[in-house]
Amino acid sequence: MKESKGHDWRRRRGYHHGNLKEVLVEAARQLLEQKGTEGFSLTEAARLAGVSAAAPYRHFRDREALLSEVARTGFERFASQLEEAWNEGAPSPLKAFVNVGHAYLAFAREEPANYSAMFEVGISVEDSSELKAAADRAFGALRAACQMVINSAPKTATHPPGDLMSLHVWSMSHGVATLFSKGKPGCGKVPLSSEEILEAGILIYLKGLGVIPAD
Amino acid sequence: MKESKGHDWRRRRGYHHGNLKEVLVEAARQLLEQKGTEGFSLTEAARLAGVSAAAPYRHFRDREALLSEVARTGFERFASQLEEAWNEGAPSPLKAFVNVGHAYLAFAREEPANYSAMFEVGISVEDSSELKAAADRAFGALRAACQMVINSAPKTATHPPGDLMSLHVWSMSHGVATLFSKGKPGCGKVPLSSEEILEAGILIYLKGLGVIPAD
DNA sequence: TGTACATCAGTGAACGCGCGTTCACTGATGTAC
DNA sequence: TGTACATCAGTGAACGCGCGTTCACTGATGTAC
Repeated sequence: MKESKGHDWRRRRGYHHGNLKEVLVEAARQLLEQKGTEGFSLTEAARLAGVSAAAPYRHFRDREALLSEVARTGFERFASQLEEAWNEGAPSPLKAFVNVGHAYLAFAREEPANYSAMFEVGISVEDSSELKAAADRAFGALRAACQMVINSAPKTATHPPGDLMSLHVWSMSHGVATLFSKGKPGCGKVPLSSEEILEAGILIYLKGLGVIPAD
Repeated sequence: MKESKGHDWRRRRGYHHGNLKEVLVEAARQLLEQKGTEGFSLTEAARLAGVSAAAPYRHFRDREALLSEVARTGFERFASQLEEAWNEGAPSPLKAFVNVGHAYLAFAREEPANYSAMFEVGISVEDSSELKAAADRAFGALRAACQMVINSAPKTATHPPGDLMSLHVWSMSHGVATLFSKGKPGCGKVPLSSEEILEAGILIYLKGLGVIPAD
């Protein structure tokens, strides 16, 4: 009873610290969020996790490997959330598509640390095949949604390759997310939320494709 | 004759180093381009400019002030190039508009250091009113172009506020520029240039607005 | 169940480094008379 | 034109700092018998 705290801790986390790897990734995310890309340091991440500055080297080759892992897990979550929002195109491809857009912005807003680790930090996707796989999964979700929207369109519409459409949607989403989310430069004067901006833009784009009627 | 080099140097640059301020800004740009946001240091910029590490403090309050000046001059050049491309809407608003898009991407590609100093480095536009003014000038050019394109459209078209349209165009341009320019992650597999992607996207968007006919 | 050993995930001290910034200084330049 | 002085834009040495990384180490955990 008197050592229950120590016991629980050991039980939950296994021997030694236990899940230090995950704790470090989470700590890195937190620092990235607070201090931005530049302020991040391995030493401080270790401090935040409650271990010595040398401990991370049991789990990561170096500083960049930690950041890469943050990006990878970020892409995994991103992909999951996009897939969930898409929901196989239910209730309707168009409805689901708008949901994907919202999910995109929600992720960028709620996990800015992940988002910037994924896109802004100078980590090449080529560095790790696992990172690349995670990124591909996220883009694949977006692409599948685009393709289905195209396929569900009336035949009169011009059908661009789904690839191209997904690049456009991705670009606009990324642009809106980075330019207008959460106190970015020049966003003060805009009286619209990023969701409103993106949704309006996507709808105009879809009209241009002919997949929804010009009103 | 024998001291001509020294003389020329002094003549061109005035007393002392002369235009150290501008040289430092240029050096910073170069470093930013080579090493990215993270690798940049004031000390190294001074070294590259050929002066001591203390010299920059005669011209800039601190490190951030230098970066801010890089961003400001970047916005000025950016604005100039957008305005030039727009060319008052000649030869036709649509043609000119496409030119603006190309100018946007050209700037991002040819001056990546400037571009990232302007958008990616964590410098708030609010920090300096001059920075803000320069940024506003650039956005203003884009906005004016959008407004004129809208005005030149057939009356049948829905007319969104020019503000909204410029946000969309800006977002898509920024997204394309940062995602697909020059060796960015995930761009390898795309067989299209960023210009092609952006132009196609903008055309579809304009069709959606009804300012050009759906083909 | 108990013991011997291997492995594993931590520690803490140390390193060399480059950074941002300050300081007193100095020599070149500009200015008043 | 010449001289005296103020200003200005550099220098170079120094500072304290936190960083990434390494190393020999140690104590907890897992495993074989």
